[in-house]
Formats: sequence, structure tokens, C-alpha cells
Amino acid sequence: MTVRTRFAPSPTGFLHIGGARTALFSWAYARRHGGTFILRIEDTDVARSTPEAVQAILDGMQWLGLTHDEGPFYQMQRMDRYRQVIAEMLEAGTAYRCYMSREELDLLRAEQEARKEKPRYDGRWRPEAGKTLPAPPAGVAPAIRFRNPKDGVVGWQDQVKGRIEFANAELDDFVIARADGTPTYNFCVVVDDRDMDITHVIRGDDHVNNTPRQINLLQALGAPVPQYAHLSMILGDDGQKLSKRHGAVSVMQYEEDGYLPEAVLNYLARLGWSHGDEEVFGMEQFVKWFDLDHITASAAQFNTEKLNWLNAHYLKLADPQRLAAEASRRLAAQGVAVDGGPDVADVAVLYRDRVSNLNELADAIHPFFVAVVPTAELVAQHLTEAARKGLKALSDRLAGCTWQAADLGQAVKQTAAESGLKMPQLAIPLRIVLLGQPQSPSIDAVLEVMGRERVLARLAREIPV
RNA sequence: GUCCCUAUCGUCUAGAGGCCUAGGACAAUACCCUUUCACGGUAUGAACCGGGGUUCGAAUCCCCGUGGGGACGCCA
Repeated sequence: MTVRTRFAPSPTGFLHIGGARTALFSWAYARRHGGTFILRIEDTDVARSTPEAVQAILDGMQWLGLTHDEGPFYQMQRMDRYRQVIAEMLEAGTAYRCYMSREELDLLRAEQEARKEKPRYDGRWRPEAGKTLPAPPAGVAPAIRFRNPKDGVVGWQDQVKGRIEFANAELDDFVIARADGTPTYNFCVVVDDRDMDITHVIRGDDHVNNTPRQINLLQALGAPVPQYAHLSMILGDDGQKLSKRHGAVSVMQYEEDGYLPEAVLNYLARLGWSHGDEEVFGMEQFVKWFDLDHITASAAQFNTEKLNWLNAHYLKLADPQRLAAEASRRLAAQGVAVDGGPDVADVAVLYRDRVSNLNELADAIHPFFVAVVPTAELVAQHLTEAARKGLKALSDRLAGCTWQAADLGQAVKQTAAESGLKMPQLAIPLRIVLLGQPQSPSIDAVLEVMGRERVLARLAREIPV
């Protein structure tokens, strides 16, 4: 049997971190077993679904490289199929028409809650042997309800949580089609999972309570029951539940914040799943290792610091041209052009191990392209008379120096010695003049990458001849 | 209220009855490297929710509490 998994988001917002991890695990499981990964858009909530949200989900998955093999399928385009199945169920007696009005339903619920009971449909329109149903009220369009088994238990071996069982008595006859004829979530999922031959349903554990209903429905349809794996949720950095109001952000926000997709992927893979002590690995390795047995059953708290660490790690490994492209794009967004300046890739390599994201990288290399005026405080503190003299001497020496790190370093050293300055007493003022700040990578590398022309021009501006 | 899930360092986790004096990673702290700042390296501190069982032996199995989460829609 070939493995078929699916990711089935509802397009009511962006792809957030929890959804991304669900997609990642579903994708990885299919890849691991040479199976098929299907994307299905559950857009039956017409009021809340938008094409923008569909696009946002597609963008997020593309950024992460989670490519699907089939789909995207849209539930709204499968209405005919759902209606057909509903008709079959009505025919077979596994579903029935319910003429109860909203008002009656609300009343029933209120009574049950007053009695501290679990609110549920009381089955008043459920056909039963020897039971006489009331006459259907005129002009009322019925909802269609599933005839759920009354006794016994529904259970399954959850691939992450173990055996889970529900008493059928806890479940009521839920609506599978609204009065206006549109099918509901639990019904569409079941029809789709069957039609698409889904073998493994990997989804958030907020669906645990839907699973017994879906299994009963599947069985009423005579369809095979897939394996289920329910992933626990991801909590925010503060341990609080993620919600639109609180902390939930689009995965595309991570791209905007300067994260590399491979870092986000590695982080997510390790959040709620483990392979011994392995912490750093790429997707190829992940796919080889991934299994359902090592998924954590409890909720996990998101930890931005660890993500930052991974991102810094992948930044050190990234192709310099890629860093250059990303940093240039970010500088351009700030109105900074890199054309005519030093080689962006060279500068980026100088700073890649000092930053933890691409925005920091762009900020760090910024002064190479636009002269930064040092603060008066820095100038007052470091550009002493002696330092200025030293810089002047250095400027003269640099004009005729071979432009290579080793020689440049030598030039700075000699100038310092001849001017009676200690290395930092010359190098720090030099950094301030060149970059506007007292810290930088090693000074010889900075000089080499910045280029003679630019270095001399900046020195001349601060140290008039 | 009822049902369901869950519980190891601050955080992510390893752990399938003896390998656990509980391991790794992030974060923290200290030191080393570096005539700057980082990176890097080394080291240190830091946890089995509580109570009962089962067993020669429990972080691991069972029960009861407690904490956290979810679900009870003609939402998905």
C-alpha cells in the first residue's frame, strides 16, 4: 500500500507556524515512504475563506519547499460529489432529515447547560424502529444529520498518542449538511479522505474530538479507516496559546525577519520530534529519519532563541552570492544601492558569523555602501589629536600599499608603532572613521574589502590634509 | 458541567523496568582564543508535578490527585 498524506488547511488566514509544522510532518512522512503528499483547501466556510489566504498558504509552503504531488483540491469545487454521497446516505438510512429549528436547538442547549449536561442533539428526528416521527413542519428546510451508532465505543490507535477511545453515547447525531444544502466540515473531510485514498491523517490534536465522528462516518460509508497521528500544539514563546490576537504570525513573517527557510525547517522538525541527540540536519536527512514514533505527545513552547541560533548557524553555511542577493534586496528596500560599492558577497562573508539574521546582516554591511557619520561622542572619545596624526600617517602609507589583507595589517601595525600608539589606539579610530563604529571584523579584512579608493576618501574627509 | 489529551533542567528534548550519580541542544555563568566586537573552544550550575500501588528494582507500568491544553456549532 503506498502512503498518501494530505495537508488540509482552511484558507481563513496565513500559514502560521503550527500549520507549517503539520505540513512539514505530513510532507516528510510521504517523502520518507515514497508516497504522495496532497494539498487540499478546505474552503467550505464561504464567509471566512478568501483567495488571498489561499495564496498566502501556497506562498508559505513554497518558501519552505514543501511541494505537494496532487492538488490543490478545493472543497467548494466538489459540492456535487458531496451531494451525491448525502443522497446515498439518505437512501441507505445512515443519515436523516432533521426539521428542528435554530430556536428549538438553542432552547435544548440552554436546558442541558442549566442541568450541567453536555449539550447535544437529542435525536428527536432520528428514525427508529417502532417510533413515530412528527410530521415535517411546512416550509422548513431540513438539515441532514448522520445517524451515529448509539452504543459501544469508537477507538483507534493514534500514532502519537496511543489508544484513544470514545463512547458512542458521548457523540450525537451531528449535522452533515446544512438546511441550505451545503455539507459541513466533518462530512467533507471524510468524503475527501476516502476519495483521495488517504492512508495517514497527520493533523493538529484539536481534531482528536472529530476523529471518532469521522471514523463512524467512514464506517457507515464502508470506507477503510486511515491511520491517525495527532500532533500537539505549539505554544508561543511565553508559553501562552498562539492565536491571531496573540503571537501567531505568518511563516512569511519569518522570511521578512531575515530567517532562512532551512533554519525554520530544521527548528520546526525538532519541535515535537526527535532523533536521539541530533539537533542540526537538513531536509534530506530529516526525511530519512522521520517517523511517527518519535513525535512528542505534549505541547511544545516555541523558543525564538534556539531558532536564532540555528539561523546563525545556517547563515555561516550559506552561499555568499545568496547572502549578497538577500542583503542587497533588504538594503534596496531602505533605499540603499549597492552598485558601485565594494563586492557585496565579500562584505557579507566578513559579517555572516556576527549576525543571526539577514536583516542584521544588511544593517551590518550598510556602512560599506553609505558613509556613516560617527556620533560626536565617539569622535570626542577616540579621535584624539594623537589618533588623527596616526590616521594621517596611515593614510599616506595606505596610498602606496599593496591592497592585500596581510600587507594592510602590516601597514596599520607599523604606523601604530611609528606613531607611538597601541594597536587599539589606532585601529579603533580607524574603524570609527571608516564605519562609524568602534567594532568591526579584523581591520585588515575591512580595509581590503572596502577598497583603496573608498578608504582613502573616508580618511580624507575626517582627517583633512 | 461532561468527554478527550497531556506532564523530565528556564526552553526543545533523550529515555520503551536495571545501561540514570538522568544524556544532548538553546539560553545562563565562568574561563580560553582575539591588541576591537563577534565567531569558536572548554567548563559550571540547572529537571523526572504530588501521593499511593505493582516489582528484588520505577523517570519508565497501574490508580488517584493537581497543573496545563482541547472539544462539546446548521465553524473549520
